[in-house]
Amino acid sequence: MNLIEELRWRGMVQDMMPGTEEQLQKEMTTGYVGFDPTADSLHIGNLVPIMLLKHLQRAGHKPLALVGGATGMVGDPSFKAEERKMLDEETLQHNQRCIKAQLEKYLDFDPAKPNAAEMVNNYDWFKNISFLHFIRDVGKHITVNYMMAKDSVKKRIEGDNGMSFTEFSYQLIQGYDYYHLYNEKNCRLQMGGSDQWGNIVTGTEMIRRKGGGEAFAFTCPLVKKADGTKFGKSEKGNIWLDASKTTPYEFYQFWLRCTDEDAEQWIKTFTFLDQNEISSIIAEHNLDKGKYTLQKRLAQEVTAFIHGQQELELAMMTTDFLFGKLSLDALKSLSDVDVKKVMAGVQQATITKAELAAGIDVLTFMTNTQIFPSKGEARKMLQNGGLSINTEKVTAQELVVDSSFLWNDKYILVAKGKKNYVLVTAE
RNA sequence: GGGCAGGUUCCAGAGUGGCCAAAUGGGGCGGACUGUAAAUCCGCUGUCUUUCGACUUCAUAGGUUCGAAUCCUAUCCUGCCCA
Repeated sequence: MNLIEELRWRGMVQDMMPGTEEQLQKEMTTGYVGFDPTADSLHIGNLVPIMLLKHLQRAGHKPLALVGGATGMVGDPSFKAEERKMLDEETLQHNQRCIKAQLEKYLDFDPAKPNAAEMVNNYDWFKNISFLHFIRDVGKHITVNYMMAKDSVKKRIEGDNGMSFTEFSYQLIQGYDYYHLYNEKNCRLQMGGSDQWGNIVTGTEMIRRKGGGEAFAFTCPLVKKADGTKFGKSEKGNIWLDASKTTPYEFYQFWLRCTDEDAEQWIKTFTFLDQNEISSIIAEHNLDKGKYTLQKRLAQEVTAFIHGQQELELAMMTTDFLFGKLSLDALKSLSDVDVKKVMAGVQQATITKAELAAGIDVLTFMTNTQIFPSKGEARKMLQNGGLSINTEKVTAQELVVDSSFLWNDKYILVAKGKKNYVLVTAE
């Protein structure tokens, strides 16, 4: 199966330039995707481009990961409602380094291989281009009419917030990236989310007009939840690939909690399982949906890919203790070292033993441990029936928490809502 | 530079002197039901606080008034049209 066929059944092809498939059949092709250095870690929204590069490499082609040091300074306006905040250069550089380090974990950069992945940063070629030079040599080839006709731009022009020249020029910058890579790295393919189509086409157009060359591209549909809401956010915000921002347990939970509908699509998009295997998993899932066969497999595959097998196993174990058959009693029977390990992914809090010995009321307990920022909020949660300690629902705000709540002599397990656990350690 | 229309709580969007912490919808959070799903229903949703109440909000700074998101002045920002 060729790359495009593979991506097609996975539902990962939206738009494609004519001839792309033929080009990929013909020879080993270098293709690239850009990553914005908007934060110091990638998040699961970036997982799609990573998967694209991965598939490209598996199909024998050469992936280029472009970190947008230059484009990040400008900000992509495509389909956005308003201009985003500018990051200072120091932050951008820090972000670029972090992202680079992450990408290295997911692609094969072994230089011995002919299709080894490579990393490039567009800041490297933009830093030496002057403004005059750019508008003369690059801007000359693309008309404003052409640029304004893009849907991605129209939205902003017709919107309420306008669009700065800086943002408007974004597509030229991204377009020039492609032109540059076409010349320097013999890059013939650009991939990206469907929101990038406009920018990508500007690139191929530039290659055609400026150099008379031919370059290809395809885009992947943007991942959304079945209910149309944004993908990749949880209550706590973004789901990051960096374990110190989103623990492997939380990461695993994110995938486990998705709906049946989403899981069916996502297992195609975010795992490398083949078509047969996926259909049999779905079939099995449908026999007893309560077993979470589909979500579990999805969560396992993705967590293992991002965090590795060991972290996955710990995350699964944590899940078993908190939600599964293993109860609090089982957790209590673990050694201290094991408790720490198993609970590592769960939100942590501390309290002093002295405070507990004296006994404190629940609300103060919740604020002192910083589980809640204020008593008012803790009270609200309690009144809503959303608060429990050691798996027992707290019903009275007069409840006094003292040393008798400790298990293994140092832990208290607090839950806010059904899904959010906090392990309190007494010191 | 000129004319016009605007800037309201997470978002959309009401409110044009007291009844406004501010309608309604969405989103978020919590609960019931379930499968840690979906749908549905219920509660909460400025901050702090034991229902009382206190404090800070309606672009910013001043002013009028017993009292202002609402009126006045200046400033900043945005859109549209004209130059």
